[in-house]
Amino acid sequence: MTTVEETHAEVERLTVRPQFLFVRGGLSERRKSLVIQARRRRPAEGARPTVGKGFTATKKVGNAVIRNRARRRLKAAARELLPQLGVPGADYVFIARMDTADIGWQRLLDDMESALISLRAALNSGSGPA
RNA sequence: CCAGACGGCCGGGCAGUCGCUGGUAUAGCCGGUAAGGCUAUGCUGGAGGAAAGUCCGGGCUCCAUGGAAACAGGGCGGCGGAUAAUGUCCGCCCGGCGUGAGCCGAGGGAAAGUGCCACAGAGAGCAGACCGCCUCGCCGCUUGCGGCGAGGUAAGGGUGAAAGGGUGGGGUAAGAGCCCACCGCGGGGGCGGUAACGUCCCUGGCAUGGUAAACCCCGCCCGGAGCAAGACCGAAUAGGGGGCGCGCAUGGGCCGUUUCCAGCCCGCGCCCCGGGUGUGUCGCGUGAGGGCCGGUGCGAGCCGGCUCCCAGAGGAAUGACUGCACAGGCGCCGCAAGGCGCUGGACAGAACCCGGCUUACAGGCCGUCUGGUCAG
Repeated sequence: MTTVEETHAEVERLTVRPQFLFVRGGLSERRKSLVIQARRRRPAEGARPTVGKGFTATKKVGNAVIRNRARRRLKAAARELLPQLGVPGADYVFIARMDTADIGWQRLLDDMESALISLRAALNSGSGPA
């Protein structure tokens, strides 16, 4: 529980394509309702380590309305979970799947929590960016 | 009340918690007491009727020196009107469908030319005797009828998408626009209408198959590219732009092609400006704008007055979750009114902006009209 307290890091938004491509080269966890990719950044000198987040939904998920809804639900869920479960100094990319827009809200939270915990264990076990 | 036609409108509501983004106010911090930026809090704005497909028409921006004609290419096509403009809309005409309200029409030209029309059929665009019908001759034979031969005939059968005007009568050996009436068609004229067209009269003779979203002919319209347009900031070279001086052609260039007219440019030297990509800023919302009222027009609209400011993101805000009502659907109970449970709210997300078209769409509301039925 003490680790939860100390990982209350600031969260930043990923905005440009190279950041997404960087994260794609890292770790990946897949659940029924979403896929999360994560990769530890090269630490910036002197600055406080932050958590990066980005969201994406491909055309496979559905039309524009479905994609927007899926991305917004991911954003809402990540806003609740990432400050506690995110590893400072790492970037996360949340990818929508077919069920993201329709699945029950609690199930979506459970999937994301489980995936984030797995990723935190993997990132902290020393297997850094390839 | 049932069935139907047309037009218009809505297309989820309210509340709470936590968030996003534009504007604005205040406070704090960073910065050079700057330009400006960041954070917090309050107030306030925040998707659609189709935001969609990107199919038409414009605005706006850049490129092209301006004008005229012809050609090429593309589009449009009854007539009149509306409009910034249209292939849109309104009114009307004509044709077709429907008992009707209404609906549908790519609706100029097929006696300028070319092409195509399979199969079937005797014959398919300078038509055509297969069966049939009729006359004559010869033969058989009981009148009749049958066979063979010569000829006439487009009324009937049959084929076909289409058989060379249609219906009726006269006529004839049988028939035929051969003749006549009406309809259709061509030509001319009168009247009504802005016109498409309607109507009436005279006349001709039957001379005219379909296809022009086939080529084509006729009339009208049309530069190209698009907000990733384009502008600003921006470090070095080149291309490029400007200024000054010198030179200057009979040649060449100036955005679909050609011709004509007018105009401009070309080479060298010096000086100055300037800058590919990316980031940031602008373009970026006061507009052919919305609402209400009045006038005008059959209508699409137009004119006038008052009033409002009403999304501006940029890996892309407008959301997530919860609760309560309310439509709708299904099941059960009940004679019924109704009750209970489950389910459950479509199509779909602005990306420079407007006017249209087309396509998708759960459910609901309003108005006008038509046909039927009942009552009066």
